Amino acid sequence: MVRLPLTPAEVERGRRLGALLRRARGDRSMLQTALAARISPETLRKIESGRVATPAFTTVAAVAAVLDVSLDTLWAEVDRNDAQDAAATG
Amino acid sequence: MVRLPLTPAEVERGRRLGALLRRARGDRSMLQTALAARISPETLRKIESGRVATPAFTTVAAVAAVLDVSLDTLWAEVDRNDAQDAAATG
DNA sequence: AGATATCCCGGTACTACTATCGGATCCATG
DNA sequence: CATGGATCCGATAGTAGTACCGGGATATCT
Repeated sequence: MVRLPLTPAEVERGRRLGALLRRARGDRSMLQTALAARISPETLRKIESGRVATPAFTTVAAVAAVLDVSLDTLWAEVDRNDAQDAAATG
Repeated sequence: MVRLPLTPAEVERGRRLGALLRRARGDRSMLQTALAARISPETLRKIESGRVATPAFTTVAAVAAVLDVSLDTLWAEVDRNDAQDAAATG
């Protein structure tokens, strides 16, 4: 094996990450946000919809900066929920 | 074009990101850090050496969490230096 | 010298991310 | 119904990240 496929947990984290960013965007348009973050609107949409589970650090950081979201808070939310899921599952 | 090659600026950011993580690791071993972050030692080494310019958000977050490094601070350092370079260049 | 531990490197494999294109839906407006 | 803005979707293309393998360099201890 060389590059393990995304685990269900990774996919779940991706969805939560996207949902958090989407919520943080509020009423700002995807286009404006993407342009401000210097990424493609399609990429932002895929991240928000969870279709991209593990986006690049720079991509997330750029979007978070535009939306005034703390990366630490963002990861804490994603990881906290993930830990809860793991605890609930096992 | 479908996936733009890494720009020199991206590569530079990657090197600084790796250098910051490497400094934060201090005297902890790469192996222990990688295991704690649930990633491959090879991946950690490539990130620290800057050979991987834009690692996944989850990967960086996991390493930063193990090393007690703030993602916001980390990105601020990388982005601040990048802005300085851009200002110095252009 | 032999054994161990850590780090470094090139090669390789293959999934995942980023981005463009074309088309579709929904909503508000005229 | 026609127009325009915003979002959503599938298909497509190509670079980049993640991981395993084999080998090598350095330092410490016996």
